[in-house]
Amino acid sequence: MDVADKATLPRYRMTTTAELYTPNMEQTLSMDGKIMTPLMKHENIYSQPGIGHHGGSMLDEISSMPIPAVAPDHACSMLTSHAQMYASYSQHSSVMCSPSSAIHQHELDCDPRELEAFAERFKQRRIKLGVTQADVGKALGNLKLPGVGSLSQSTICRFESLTLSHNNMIALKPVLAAWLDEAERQAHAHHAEVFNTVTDKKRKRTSIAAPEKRSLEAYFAVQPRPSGEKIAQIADKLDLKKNVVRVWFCNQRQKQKRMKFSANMMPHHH
DNA sequence: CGTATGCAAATAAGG
DNA sequence: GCCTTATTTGCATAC
Repeated sequence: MDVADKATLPRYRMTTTAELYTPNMEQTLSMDGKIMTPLMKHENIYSQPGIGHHGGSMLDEISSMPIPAVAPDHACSMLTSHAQMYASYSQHSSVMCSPSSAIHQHELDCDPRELEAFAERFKQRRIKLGVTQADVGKALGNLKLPGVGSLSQSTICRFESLTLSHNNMIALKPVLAAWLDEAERQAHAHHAEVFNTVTDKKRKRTSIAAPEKRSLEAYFAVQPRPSGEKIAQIADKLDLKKNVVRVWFCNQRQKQKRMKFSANMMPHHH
């Protein structure tokens, strides 16, 4: 009867048009100039540096950190990331110097080259600390940057391999930089703290089982946009949260739209 | 075991 | 409060 797992705090919010992540900034797909819609979903991907993993576990909890309060943000592009403001770069200090340096700093943040370098450095130092991607993701929640919760191993992995959108990379960079900073500080100080359990939780993802999924598809075939009441009814019947069902229908509509669109212009159709 | 990844939930933002 | 569109993530599971 209520949104039980609605505990997530406002998270980041970069958004706006996706930007391709390419060191060379290729402007693929120019088309007519307005039809880049949900089709070509996945953006960036100029993937992998090198692999090379390592074993090393050891957990260490990073936690609180003074809130930097970096400030000015003159978007070099368009993004409103909050996370971006809570940076605490390795060499703190340069932040509040002068407007020009602040802007300069920001430009660096947006530079694909810099991001790439950071990602690599990050991975290398993470491994040196003997921490896994999963550990990092979990630790981010203990680091108490406003609006920053834990992340999955997947996301950390994607950050390191640059398989996230450019904007997403830019938004996550300061957060990971802050974690790295704190992790190294604590490693050196020999203390692994864990104060606070206020750990902002990571986004949860419901897994809808195959049988339920089949039922939903059947309902969808009959009525792609059920009324709120119908949705509640279906949710009850499948023993799923109403919101889960509502979102499923929304996503299903998006998916259908994508399929229809791509099927339409695929140069194969005959 | 730790890391990639495919598929698709959950969210953000404007209506 | 729900819809759409665009995007960010996470579960599951393959390497």
